[in-house]
Amino acid sequence: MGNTKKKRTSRAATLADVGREAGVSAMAASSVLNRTKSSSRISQETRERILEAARMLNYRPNVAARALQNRRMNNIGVAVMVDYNELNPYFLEVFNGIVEAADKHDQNTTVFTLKDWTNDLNRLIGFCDGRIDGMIMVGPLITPEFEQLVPLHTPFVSLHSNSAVSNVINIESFEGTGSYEMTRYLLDLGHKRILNVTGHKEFVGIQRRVQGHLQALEDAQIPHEEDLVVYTELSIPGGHKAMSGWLKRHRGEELPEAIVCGNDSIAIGCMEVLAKAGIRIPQDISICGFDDSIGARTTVPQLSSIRQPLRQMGAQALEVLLQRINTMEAPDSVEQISKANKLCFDIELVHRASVSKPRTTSLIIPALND
Amino acid sequence: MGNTKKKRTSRAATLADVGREAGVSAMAASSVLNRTKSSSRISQETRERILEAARMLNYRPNVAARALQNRRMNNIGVAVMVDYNELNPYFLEVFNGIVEAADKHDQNTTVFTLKDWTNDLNRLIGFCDGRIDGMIMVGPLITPEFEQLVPLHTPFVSLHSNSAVSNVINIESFEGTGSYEMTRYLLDLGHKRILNVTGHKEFVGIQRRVQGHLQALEDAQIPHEEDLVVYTELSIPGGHKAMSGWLKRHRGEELPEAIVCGNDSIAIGCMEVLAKAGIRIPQDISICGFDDSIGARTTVPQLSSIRQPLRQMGAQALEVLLQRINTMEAPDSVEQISKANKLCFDIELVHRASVSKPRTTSLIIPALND
DNA sequence: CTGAAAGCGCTTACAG
DNA sequence: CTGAAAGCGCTTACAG
Repeated sequence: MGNTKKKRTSRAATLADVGREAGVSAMAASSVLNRTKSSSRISQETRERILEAARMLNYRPNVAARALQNRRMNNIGVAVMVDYNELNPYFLEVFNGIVEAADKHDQNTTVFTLKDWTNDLNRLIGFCDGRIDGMIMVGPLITPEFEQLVPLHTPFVSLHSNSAVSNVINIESFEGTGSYEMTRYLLDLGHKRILNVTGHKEFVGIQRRVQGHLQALEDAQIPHEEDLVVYTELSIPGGHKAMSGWLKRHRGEELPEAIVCGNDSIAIGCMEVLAKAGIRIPQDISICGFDDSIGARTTVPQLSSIRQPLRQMGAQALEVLLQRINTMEAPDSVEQISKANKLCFDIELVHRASVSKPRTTSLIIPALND
Repeated sequence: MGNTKKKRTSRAATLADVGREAGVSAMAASSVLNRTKSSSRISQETRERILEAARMLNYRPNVAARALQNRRMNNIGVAVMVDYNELNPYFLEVFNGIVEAADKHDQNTTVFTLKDWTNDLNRLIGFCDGRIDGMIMVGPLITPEFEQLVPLHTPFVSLHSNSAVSNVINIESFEGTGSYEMTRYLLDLGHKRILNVTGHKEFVGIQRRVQGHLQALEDAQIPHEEDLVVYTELSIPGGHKAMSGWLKRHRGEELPEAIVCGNDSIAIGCMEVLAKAGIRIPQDISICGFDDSIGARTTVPQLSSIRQPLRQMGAQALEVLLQRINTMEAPDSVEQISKANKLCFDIELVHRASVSKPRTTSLIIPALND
């Protein structure tokens, strides 16, 4: 019991240790172990001795020391807002792409979760203290304040940003086109009254989607109808709230024939409410999501959706960021990078069972019991 | 165009800069800005000058330098294996808990994705080079090799590990009890033939779940039946494969009355196959998952499941790891921490619409057309 | 109350 | 081909 206890050797071996062991300087060890260009400068025999010593001591370069010297952490920040305290499937998909690309370039990724883009702005800026070489913002809500605070020494790239900021490259998709085509497709099937349950207006992406939707209606000469576009949070509870609210407001009226949603989570929330109300999908009403995230494939019926290549987009965000990091000194690198890379991705309609031809009989919205 | 171009000021302000600006030493700036205990040693007036200078220069401590000095990165590694190149909902849930707890302690988290626990063992060990202060392994498959390679200077904690390793604290749940209770519940409803589609045998957790399941059958004196426990990957495709394979092998026989699955993803995969085969849930067959991850709530019908408090478990993994990091020097800290903390969590049955009483009529397994 | 010095572990010129 | 020196930005004793 209370005897002498061996202290765990908690100190990792350093270059100096390796050098001592091999009978050379730390510097020599450095040039052998950390494969600088001048690797031929050390004689074969010394080289072997050093490698052997490193193996024996289980040497690993200390990244903090290296980072201090190189001004490079090989670590990329990923900032995301958490709704309802949960990272969502949209983020998971994007993050998959980021991580995959980061691995390829031997970069680490550190996730920073924010409660709120505006209030946590200072926190976000605070992360630019050398721990990361660059930051990817996923779905940020950028305020004018941001532009003044963003530090020059850490490049930022965003995904689905709400607004264009000079010096921040944004990756996005042709959301408007996607929305247009989905609504167009529904109209072609014979649908006439289409409800749009979407995200909050501040997001440029949402504005584009609504725009695309309305344009399709206009082109088909469908008159605009009051309260047929509803704004809510891009989440299951958001869809839930919006759908039940809408049904209550329009009780006793004719049910629309189709619903297009701002994302899959909203669609799932709507589906839950419809199921409870005894309204069948797609027999009574068609519904489609946006993103084609994992959730779209696990609903029954499976959800038609508008696919953004989120994974590729995440990967591209990382690639572009890395280019910026590597060319930090060049003042016009932003424009060059913008020109040389794909920054806006094509979307694609994904057809599943939640959409069919419109019902042929009238259906009056029943009272909800919750 | 080709004129002189201003170089972006890419160097962040240092303590020396702040000191110079305020007319004091870097050291004085350090003690004011980085609130060491001896903060009262600086006069109020100097203090203000320093703070003002720091604000002006937008000073932020450089974490690399600090880490080098403190031997502390304030960064926690999270290692996870990616199946099918995708992070899964189980991980997302655990990660939510880890991130939340990490935020509370001002720690960052860096995700390391592995293709394979065995082959990537060296990579995993390689991450212990000072960039993280400790590592959480999520669902690792630990080989004997691991014990020899794991570095002493970086503490490890695991979640749902396959085997106990001295020096690695493992967080787990009473999975066996959970399985026992779910099967028991099905038996009480009147089910007799229950198919078990679960994960691979190497995982201790899977062994426990199967054990619990079989024990419940034995206690109810249900005779063991051949091929009623099937092992597959813990993923949607895994469930897909296992279910369609099983139905083909047993075509023309009586369909079991219920299915218990190794996790929710497997259950979702099974549901897809059953839906295609025209077998209704829960009228024709009941099914339940394990984990109660997000996926369980987005299926229709919603999936009954066995809830492990994944988020809490993730948070606890971080807390325990942090304790270990903070008490690295004490040789018996592992035992102390193990005693002082909750390491095995209770589970809870979650009842949803995918389970009901067994069907009263015979149902012969049809041919599948895929 | 304040500062000069040394050192964390690495790399990058500069000498030999 | 190899090494001594300086420095990355911070902190921690140690002097005054």
